[in-house]
Amino acid sequence: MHKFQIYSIFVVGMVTITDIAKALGVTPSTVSRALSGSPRVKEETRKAVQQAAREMGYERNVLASNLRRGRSDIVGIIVPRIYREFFSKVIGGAESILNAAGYSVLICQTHEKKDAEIRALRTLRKNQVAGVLMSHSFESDDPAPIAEALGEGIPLVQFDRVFRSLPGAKVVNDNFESAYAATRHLIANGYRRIGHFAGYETCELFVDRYRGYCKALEDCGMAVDESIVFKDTIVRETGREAALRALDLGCDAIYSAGAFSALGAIEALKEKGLRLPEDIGVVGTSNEIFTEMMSPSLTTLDQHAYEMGQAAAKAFLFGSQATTLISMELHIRESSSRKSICQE
Amino acid sequence: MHKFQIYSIFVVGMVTITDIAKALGVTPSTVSRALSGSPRVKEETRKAVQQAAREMGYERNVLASNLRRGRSDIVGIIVPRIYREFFSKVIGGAESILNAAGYSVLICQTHEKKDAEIRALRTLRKNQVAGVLMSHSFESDDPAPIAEALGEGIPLVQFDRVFRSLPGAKVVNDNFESAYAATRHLIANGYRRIGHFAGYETCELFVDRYRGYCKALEDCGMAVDESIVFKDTIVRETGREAALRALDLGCDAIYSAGAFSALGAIEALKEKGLRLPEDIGVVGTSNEIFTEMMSPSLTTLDQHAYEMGQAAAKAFLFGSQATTLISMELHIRESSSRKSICQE
DNA sequence: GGAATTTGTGCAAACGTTTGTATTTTTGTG
DNA sequence: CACAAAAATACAAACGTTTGCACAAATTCC
Repeated sequence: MHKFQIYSIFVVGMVTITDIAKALGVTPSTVSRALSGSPRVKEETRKAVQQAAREMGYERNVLASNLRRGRSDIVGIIVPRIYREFFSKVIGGAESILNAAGYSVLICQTHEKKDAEIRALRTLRKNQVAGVLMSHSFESDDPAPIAEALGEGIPLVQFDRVFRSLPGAKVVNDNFESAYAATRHLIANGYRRIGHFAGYETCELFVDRYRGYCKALEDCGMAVDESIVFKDTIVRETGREAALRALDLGCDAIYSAGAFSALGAIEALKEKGLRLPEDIGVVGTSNEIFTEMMSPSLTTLDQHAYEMGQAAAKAFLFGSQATTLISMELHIRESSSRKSICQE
Repeated sequence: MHKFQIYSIFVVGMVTITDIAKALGVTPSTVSRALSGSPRVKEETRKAVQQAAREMGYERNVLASNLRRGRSDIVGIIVPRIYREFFSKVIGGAESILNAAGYSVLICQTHEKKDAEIRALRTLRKNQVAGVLMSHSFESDDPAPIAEALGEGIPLVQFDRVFRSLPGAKVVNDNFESAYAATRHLIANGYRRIGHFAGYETCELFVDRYRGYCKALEDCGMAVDESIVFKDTIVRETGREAALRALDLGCDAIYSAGAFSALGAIEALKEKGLRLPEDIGVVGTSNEIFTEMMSPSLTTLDQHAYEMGQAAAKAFLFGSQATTLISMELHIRESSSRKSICQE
């Protein structure tokens, strides 16, 4: 004969801790503590509660729990666009870590719009999420509204596109080193007048890539020519236009800070009748799936998106405030593989 | 001098309706009704409450609201993979409608796994979402666990991949008609032995595509040859293998129920030295971005994913129980555009 | 064997909102 | 002006959980 006896397991509606308490002849507080693993209940009681909960089909009402605790077990992830290979892989990486740690993931996309971003932050704050992982939109150039919309008390982890001035953890690629390596690769393949498709100046990662590009040229004794550095050249269409101008300006290679602009460039160059990599070489950044499929396949820097997502999730879990660097990897494909003329 | 006078607007912590009530000398219930648009408050009172709320920086505590109302303003969307162009567009379409209607969207991906799917459904139910839009994973072949995990009381809208036997609204493509049209297109381009890459038999949409393919052949006086119908051929790798077998079996064209399997087929065929569309024609389903970029570009059926998402969201909002049909559109590209021999 | 400590439960007050019912105030009618 | 009806507001009880504090029982200590 046990001390705890279940008197009745029939309950109308959802089973609550109060029902369990009544059934066992204890109080709701004891049930709550037993189920949440508090050390303040006897092991025997915990067992009885757990069994009763199982038998009665209890499920914790997370809404009530959240209200009382003032926070939920949801982590928000804000990205510009979910279908970008890069972001979807980051999300996948973050999910794998967060789910294992008992969190659910709420995904929001901003479509690169500032106001959608603010709305997403507000929604997350109102739902009192446990934390936010975010990569800001291109449109937002000011960290202040972000900090305001998120409010205090919710940890923010920024990844890829970060505002240095916001507090909290950051996870970014080694943009400087990788751009350096990509440019050196072009030089090693004998290209001599290398243009650059740069991104937005408000976005640190693009500035770092630009700097890496400059450093590589300088280290090889080449001068940086600002006339063949094309700003804000990230999407397919601007890539097409810039490629044609680069051609007019005598370029024999392009290092693009984006993948879609590199795609546009290759399309435009092919239409002009140029052969890649013989006549002109192209290297892009961000390893979208199409970079491998297109013809010629595109040499790119792989961002290790999955690892970035994992790193961001871990930074949240451990409450880190540090900046993590994820290295990129150069995938050498057809678009830049000319016989090496200038061996290093 | 107004009737309502704000006595104090200084509050520690978050502002609640009780604070507003105190400030105005009314009760929380009146404030609640005023803010939620109940007709049972005087217009003058409503104005005063709204102004006070604004001035005091009030924000409704959605957790408390959800607990009391027993549901939230979140709609869950469950998809196999967010980075699939198709699903991300569906999500985009659903988002546009749901956000406008005051809902937030919680996205979950199952990675085609049954247990991840069940976990997602449980999480959503526990958070008492207002509804769920879902496209089930390939792995799940039984609707019963889905119904059980979601429980009762949460409306379910299925899209694309649906279980006919589950109650609730469904939004699907006109798979039969479109497969028919795609196959007729190949016939019209002079192809005479057309193989089919079919999907999983547990998934209705693939069965419908198969039936459309058969009907087209029959209508043109061609017999269906089961030896050139390749089951479970949906991913890139199986597409490669099936293409080689199809070739051995004398096929001069393939209608694939997937896009990635069509991609694999084209890769394999090109490696074999075949010319497309001259030697062999290929049509795929699902308009992924790479279908347009590859060489030769792939003729596909565009699923109008965005519209499907919008339709699913509307079905939820209006509480529909009907099945909506979204038509697919044949995008004719290089992979099947042989000079027409047999004009219709 | 009594005092001090530890251990396990109970009590009750939150968390902030919503809502059925009761009560007051206002309006309308003869 | 009295009285009924309607309109506006107040009251109070939820929703289900968590948690500080109090209290009893069991254990330890000298």
